[in-house]
Amino acid sequence: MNYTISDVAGMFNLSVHTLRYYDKEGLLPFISRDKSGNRVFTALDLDWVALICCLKNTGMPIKDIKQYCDWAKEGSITGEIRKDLFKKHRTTVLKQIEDLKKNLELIDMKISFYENPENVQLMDKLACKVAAETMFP
Amino acid sequence: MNYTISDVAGMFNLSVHTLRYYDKEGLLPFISRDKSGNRVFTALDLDWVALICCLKNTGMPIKDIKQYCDWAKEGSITGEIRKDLFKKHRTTVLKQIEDLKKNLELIDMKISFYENPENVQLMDKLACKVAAETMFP
DNA sequence: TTAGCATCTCGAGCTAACTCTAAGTCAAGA
DNA sequence: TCTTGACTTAGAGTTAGCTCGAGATGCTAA
Repeated sequence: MNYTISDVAGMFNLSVHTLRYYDKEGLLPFISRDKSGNRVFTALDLDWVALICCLKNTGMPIKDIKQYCDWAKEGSITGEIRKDLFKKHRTTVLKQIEDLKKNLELIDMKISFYENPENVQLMDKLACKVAAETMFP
Repeated sequence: MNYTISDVAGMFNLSVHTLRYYDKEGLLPFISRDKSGNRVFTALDLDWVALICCLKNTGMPIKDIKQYCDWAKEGSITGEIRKDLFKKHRTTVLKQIEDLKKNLELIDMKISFYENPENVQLMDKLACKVAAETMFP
């Protein structure tokens, strides 16, 4: 079963422009074409696109993803270096999760601040609005 | 105890340029100045900067943070709307964490793929390199 | 066969968030 | 007094990642 560029765009919530941009940047170094030059995506290609989206959505810059693609094209000789890349990237993703969890705590504190009517009362009593804003329990 | 712009930049790992940019964009609507016009940050201001960084680092656009700042300046009348903002933002942060966790699973699968020497062998045997890349256990 | 639609390439344009430069002010130390 | 260094503003420049438009091509249904 094959897919057109707009099928794939729909599946991954990307625009066809974006997919063509990724192709141009070398992130899809394998997509074949039909006889009229249109891109043809196979089921296997979808897994690749999923991986590219994974890397992009975890904050890897396009040029680093491109580097990975270039390594992938070279075959097993770059196996170790690619493993290292994923391991390093793994720690950055863990860090992102930790950072988000810390930020979530602050957001939760703000919500509980606003949920206490006394705090909201206090807001206008203080000369500096920001004082009320930053006075956490 | 007061702080200069470069003290604060150091504390939050921002550049002084960025802090001035945030000020210009209305994200620091309260910072006072000394008699020669230099910004003076109080301990309370640091809490505000921390909140701005929290919102920025959880993906809130500058213009939305600006909106929040404008509401904060208006006092208790915008209390409810700000609570809603934090509640909505909370769910987007939870979503981000979930998405990162899903992506982490894929990254872990890639690492275990590379850790199996048979898979790495397989890479060069397949005509299409990407096939080896996307064949997960 | 003709209309309509999806695809293509190439290249320009756009937005967000900085990032930097130039030219100037000010206060403290040698 | 002079120099050094941190601060100021206004505004231009940069980067990443799209996003769009023009003009061409090719299949498909009426």
